[in-house]
Amino acid sequence: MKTTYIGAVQSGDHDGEQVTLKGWVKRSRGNNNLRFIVLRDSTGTIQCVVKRDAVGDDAFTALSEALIESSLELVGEVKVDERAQGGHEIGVSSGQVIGGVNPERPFPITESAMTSADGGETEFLLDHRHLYLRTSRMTTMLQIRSSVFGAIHGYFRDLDFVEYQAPNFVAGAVEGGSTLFEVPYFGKKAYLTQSWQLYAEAAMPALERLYTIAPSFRAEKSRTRRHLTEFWHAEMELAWATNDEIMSHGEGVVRRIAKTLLDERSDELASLDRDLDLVARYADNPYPRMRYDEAVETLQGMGIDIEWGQDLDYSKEKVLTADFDVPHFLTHYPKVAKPFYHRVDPEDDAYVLCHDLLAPEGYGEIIGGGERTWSEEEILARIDEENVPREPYQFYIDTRAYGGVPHGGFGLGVDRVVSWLSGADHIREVIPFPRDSRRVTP
RNA sequence: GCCGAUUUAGCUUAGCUGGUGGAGCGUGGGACUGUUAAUCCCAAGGUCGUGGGUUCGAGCCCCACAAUCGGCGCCA
Repeated sequence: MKTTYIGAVQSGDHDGEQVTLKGWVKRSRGNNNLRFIVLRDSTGTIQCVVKRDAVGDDAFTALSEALIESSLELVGEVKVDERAQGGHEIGVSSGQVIGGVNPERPFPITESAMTSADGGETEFLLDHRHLYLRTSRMTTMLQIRSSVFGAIHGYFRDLDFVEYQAPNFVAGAVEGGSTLFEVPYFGKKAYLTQSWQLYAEAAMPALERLYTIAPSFRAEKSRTRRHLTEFWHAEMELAWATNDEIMSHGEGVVRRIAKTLLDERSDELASLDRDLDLVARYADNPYPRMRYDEAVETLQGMGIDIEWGQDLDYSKEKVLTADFDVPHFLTHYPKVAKPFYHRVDPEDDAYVLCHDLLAPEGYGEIIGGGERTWSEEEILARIDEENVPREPYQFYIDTRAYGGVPHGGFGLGVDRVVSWLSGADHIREVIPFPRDSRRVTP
């Protein structure tokens, strides 16, 4: 294994010491007697100075011929030097190529491919995703992503939620059936899960507080910067909870994520030109709550063509959130716009007790949740009312027959949150191997 | 599914009113003892997405198809 990381060297932890560095060539330039190799590892980059006099002819030739992304092991002294980026460089005394690169097949991700992408994603970069991952932009995104996942786990575990796993092969839909991925299953049909929710509700009477982070699959032919067919879904379910209490947790976990990124990934966010003041605003301020009716009135006041009872599509969301400086909850949607598992508002049965959390800056919906229809009579009535077949949901109905209690939960689109908080142009930028309706490779 | 756009070297692209396709990066060769996306000189690398059509002549005009990108519906 290796014991010295470039980040530590650049931090000044090894000044004057003899170190062994292991990494990959990011850039290389020089002449017949002197060569500058910018070495990269997972923690940073550093300039390594190779002199023919110091390492001998054979090593000098081998190191000089190492193309971009060759892996090297270099031994040398750490020197403080203002001429080097980062303020430190390595005076190489010996070194070798560990894994070379064939000049006939040089590393395909060139400077031109990177700069023209400019945050967007070209077909070429998507086709070479396995190699694009090691560029600084993708590495940074993956580090930010890791902190987001960690923050979600931290939020729920601090509150004694139990992490709980649902199956990924399922027999029925949560959302509309048209977006299910069908898979052959020993002569029968199965589907890839769209949500952990129905199976979480089965465990709710056992665990009371539960959460997960798991992939969900939706066969939507959506071609937008907010959609993937396979996305990471953070979901929670809480017994005895009201819509307001569920929203408080939604706000809590999103603010925790923003705070964690400021604590752990400020440098990475800054390297992506993300405005840290914006992220701080999302961490420090409460998220207002607005009823659906108020949103519709606001939109109508702006001259937008919308009728009561319509769901709010992205074009409406975009207009509505344009003036928001923090995420806003939208609550109490009309019953006709939502599926059967949303609980009808006892105070007015035209509405359901639900909420969406809309992120600002045009990123749109990041959370959907609410109270569940919890009594057996009501769930049967709602299923029949929407002409949903009872049979695939019998296990779900059963859970209401034995001591049903008020409860609720939400689902958070983790990739969408990463995309929003990192300021990405496209959700594809924040997941290592994005899947959409036209791409399952590499 | 609908709407719009794009397709020229490994990558990124220029290409005029239709008249023998240029460049940068990368790769190979050469020069240079402190470079910062090093610089300078040289070389190789193209059936211009595919198939038709118009024309004396098509990268450019027309038709079809394909792939890709962007947007929308749907949603997290």
